[in-house]
Amino acid sequence: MNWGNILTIKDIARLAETSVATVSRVLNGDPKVAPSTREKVLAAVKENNYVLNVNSRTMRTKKSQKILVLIPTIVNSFYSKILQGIEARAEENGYDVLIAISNLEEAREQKYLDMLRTKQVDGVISLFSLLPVDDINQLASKYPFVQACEPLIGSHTSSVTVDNRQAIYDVTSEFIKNGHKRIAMISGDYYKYSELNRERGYRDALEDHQIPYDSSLIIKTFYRYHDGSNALKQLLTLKNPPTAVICVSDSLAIGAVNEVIAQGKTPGKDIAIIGFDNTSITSNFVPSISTIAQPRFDLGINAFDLLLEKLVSLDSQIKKVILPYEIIHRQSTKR
Amino acid sequence: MNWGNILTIKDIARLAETSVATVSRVLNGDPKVAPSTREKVLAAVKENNYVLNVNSRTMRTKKSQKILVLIPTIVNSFYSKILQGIEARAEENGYDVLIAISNLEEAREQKYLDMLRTKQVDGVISLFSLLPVDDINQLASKYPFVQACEPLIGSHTSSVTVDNRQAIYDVTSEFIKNGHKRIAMISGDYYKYSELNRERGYRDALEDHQIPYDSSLIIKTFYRYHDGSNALKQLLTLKNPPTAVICVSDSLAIGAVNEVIAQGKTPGKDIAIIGFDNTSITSNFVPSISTIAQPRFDLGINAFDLLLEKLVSLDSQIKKVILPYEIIHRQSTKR
DNA sequence: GTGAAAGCGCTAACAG
DNA sequence: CTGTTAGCGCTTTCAC
Repeated sequence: MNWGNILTIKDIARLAETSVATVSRVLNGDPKVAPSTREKVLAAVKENNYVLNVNSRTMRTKKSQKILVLIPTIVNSFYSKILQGIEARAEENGYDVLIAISNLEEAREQKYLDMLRTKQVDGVISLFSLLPVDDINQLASKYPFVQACEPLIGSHTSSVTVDNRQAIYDVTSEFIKNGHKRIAMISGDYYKYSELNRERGYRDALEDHQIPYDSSLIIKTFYRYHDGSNALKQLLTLKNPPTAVICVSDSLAIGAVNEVIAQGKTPGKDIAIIGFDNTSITSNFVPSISTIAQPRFDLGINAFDLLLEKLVSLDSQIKKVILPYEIIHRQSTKR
Repeated sequence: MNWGNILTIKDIARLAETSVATVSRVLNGDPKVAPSTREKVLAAVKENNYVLNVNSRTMRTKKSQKILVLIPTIVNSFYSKILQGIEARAEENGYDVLIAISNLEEAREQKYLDMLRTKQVDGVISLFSLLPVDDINQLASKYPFVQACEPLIGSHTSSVTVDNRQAIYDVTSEFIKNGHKRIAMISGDYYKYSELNRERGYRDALEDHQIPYDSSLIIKTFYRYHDGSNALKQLLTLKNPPTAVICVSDSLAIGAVNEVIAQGKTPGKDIAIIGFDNTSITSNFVPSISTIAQPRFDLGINAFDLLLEKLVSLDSQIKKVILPYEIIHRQSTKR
């Protein structure tokens, strides 16, 4: 490998005994360059391991051929496969992918989104936003911008998600059919889009099966393991405790399962527990955790494809893509 | 928020009734600008929500004020705190942090490291490298480059790590003092630096306590949960199976613990198991998993500080920083 | 097919 | 303290 001196297009022109314009043409695949000239240029490029200065090109063309993926946090392994999907398609289409972590801080999100205005990236895929929806809508009207997994409610942007409402509707209905009458939900108070849709699915299912909604059965908390434990503890103090618990994340489900065990009960047998996301730990936990799987790689694929449409034409139609999910039953829901 | 039209320094100069040079001075905090002029400029900047074109500045100064953090994969939540440490210091020092994932593919690593040559980033912190050490050394001699956690063996770069050898030496010695005579190790065959140092610590401890080394007690495998399970299964088929098992990652330890349980034995009581990294699942697993904690945030802090020294002067001294670790005993090592 | 030259938005002499 | 200007490395007319 040669991390050597940086040559400019001018140097290559001199070495290939031609002009910078021609070198630029070769570099950009312009067909109307004589084969012999092209070869000389390519030879000089190769021999000197020349790489063009992307900043200069960006400055001139106003296109960086880079996109930014904005993720809220890296702790959740949920994002890795999505990123792989995005990167796969990006690569196919000649885009580099940069990743930034907002850390759930609005100022950081702002800063990174400003990379659009300053032409450092051509588009953004946001996996979670803290900004007001009006700001996001305005941004999306001026720059290629799509949301994945957690679009802001009311946002006018292309987005790809799983059918959160239906997933929980199905799980709740299943529980009901299996005889459960007291079904609880441990939800969050952060990722509004998914949370509210999932809660909606839960309530719709109850309603459709004539089971009265009991607000003491729905707990809004954070997403850490012990939040799941605490929530379950609280649920078990009810005079009429639940026999099934739906959690909006695997971490909550794990916490809940731990608490069930701590109380000397058996997950699945005594209380059914299901999580969301199918993170790898769920199949390796003892007992294994039932969960709802999202097609993560496909979420990434679709996110990039939606962005590409915007990259090609900002006026292209806004699309809301909904992908299927899969309910996976493991020990924590088996009698 | 205003994602509005992009003005140039020239526009601001016109609006503030001054020259581009002066605007540039204000923007760069040059003290020799009349307060009144400065105010006019700042007012124009603010009113129009001006942001300067970073590409242009980079092109001119050859400094992007950005650094790249290269991580092998995002699945391991181990990296999140390190990133936070890096970002904290970077922000203090006026650097933006970009993240790229090599996915353990050499070509991708190459591509991202080329961002140094093309002046897209001023420096790189690498958390794992696949390239030959000679290439890395050469790169590091020409650009600010530091390694964290997993420096290549024989690399001539600044780096920050935990004392991997000593950590495992201590754990092994503890086990021996507690009466264990058959101590196994489940290691990997990828992250050479940490793996080899940890294996070294293991062997040194055995030697110092006059316990013969038995090669059937050390298994090299991958890092998935089930690799830990399989390794433990194999160990338990030995005529003289181990009573304590040291794993080089928490995922392996969890897999091992699962296998112990699957065989009807009790982790801690029947077989002691310890992992490495203190990822958050370890304290939330049942049984809780003993592990060795690395000061992740500090690893990040130190990584950036080392990079900054190189950023300031490429000729600055190369430093190998070693940080302390902490052995955390939980149920999986308690009798 | 090819080259000369303008210019992207900025910074840094340099001159005043 | 301030303005003029050259030029960073590239792409892109426009001529030839």
